[in-house]
Amino acid sequence: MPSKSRSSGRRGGTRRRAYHHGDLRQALLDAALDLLHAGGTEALTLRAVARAVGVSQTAPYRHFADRRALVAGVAEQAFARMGDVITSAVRTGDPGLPALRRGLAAYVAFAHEHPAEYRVMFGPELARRQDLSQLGDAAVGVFSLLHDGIERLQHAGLLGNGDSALMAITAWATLHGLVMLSLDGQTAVTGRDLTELVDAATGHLLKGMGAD
Amino acid sequence: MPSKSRSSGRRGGTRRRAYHHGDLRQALLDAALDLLHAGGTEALTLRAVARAVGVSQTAPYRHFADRRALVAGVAEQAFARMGDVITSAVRTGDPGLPALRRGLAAYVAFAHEHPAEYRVMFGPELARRQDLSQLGDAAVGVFSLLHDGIERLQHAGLLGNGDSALMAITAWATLHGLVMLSLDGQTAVTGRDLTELVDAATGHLLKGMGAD
DNA sequence: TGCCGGAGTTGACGGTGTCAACCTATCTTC
DNA sequence: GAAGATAGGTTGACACCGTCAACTCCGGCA
Repeated sequence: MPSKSRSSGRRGGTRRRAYHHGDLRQALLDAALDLLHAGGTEALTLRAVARAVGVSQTAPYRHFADRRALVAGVAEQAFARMGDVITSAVRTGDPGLPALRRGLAAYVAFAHEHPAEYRVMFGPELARRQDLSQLGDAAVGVFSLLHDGIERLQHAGLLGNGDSALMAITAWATLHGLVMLSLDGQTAVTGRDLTELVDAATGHLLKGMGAD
Repeated sequence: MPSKSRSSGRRGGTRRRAYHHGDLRQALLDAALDLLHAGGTEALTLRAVARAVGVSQTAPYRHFADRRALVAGVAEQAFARMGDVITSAVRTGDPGLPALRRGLAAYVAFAHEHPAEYRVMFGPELARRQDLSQLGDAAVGVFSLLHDGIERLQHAGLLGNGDSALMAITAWATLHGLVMLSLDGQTAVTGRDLTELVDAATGHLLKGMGAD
């Protein structure tokens, strides 16, 4: 199935409106994203998605095993978009430590600009995702950007020679925690400017990791 | 049914089973905690709680405005317990930096040993809690333990002289992120031993904050 | 004694995820 | 080109949920 690609449709006209709908799977994912933006996770109901697309309430079951699978699909595409944003932020500008900082900032910016999607990506409904291997891969993909970047900086002598995986996990956890506490409205965090917090945190981190 | 009750009831016998139930509010909170342990957040339904206590499904509305308020009550008591655990960990042993490390470790240990409660404390259902001031206070209370501890260490010359609030937030975010990623089963994190991760992270942090 | 109001109940409404049974349009095969 | 086969979609139902309105009950107060 070709699928994916938002705005797919109309390929050549040979099979416009193929089957009954064309590409219901992606249409459902798009509608789900809209609902998510409009009303958060709790508005992301299977029936509402079907309604938005104009199909019956059980039609989604031909493409997703259950509600969780639909949400996982949304999260998976969000991970992909986030990966693109980070990659392009890293590439445009000076390499080395500044590139790492741009990547970290891009991570936080994405989360801050798309809070509902970020919540879905890391929310409890998809936790313990051993049955959702595709989603796991998508998450690992984003993490690898960070891990690989740190290793490159170590080889260039710009970071200390600790366990690179431990460093990457620590950095990820710090950013993730910052984003989550901010999104959840923890008073001590929400009052602050998020970029200021990120700067301070990455400063502490990089110093602790031997970027002198 | 004498209920489970964390040993509340039986006060003097003067008003045993006062009103209709005695202390339905706390009984509901206790039952909610049991359900939470047994089946996670999604098992924590208003009707199931009422059923467990043996009252009608709308009885809880005499004590909680809605489901969210009940969940907030559970989270509030969890914050209090967590605060106690941390405080006692800090107090038993050498003061100074080791005490801070014990406190941080106790935070993670609590989360790791009571994952369902931790999820509720920071879960999305209670996010944006401006209407739940009691809960906000409980969370601030725990954060203050960290913030005050850092300030004391600064005065003792054991930590650098940066903005103590920024330091506390960074440390909190790192631990929170670590816990969350671990609980959510992020493969890069779950494979590791959590205490090893905490040691590495706090090591980087304290070094970055000028604890030489 | 009587009544008042807080505590708890009954019954209902609209919403949800999901299942079983059914229909139908398209693809495959002779 | 007719005949199945089957992926894609529909209908109707079930059990569960949060919440509301209207009620009943019972302890404390006048």
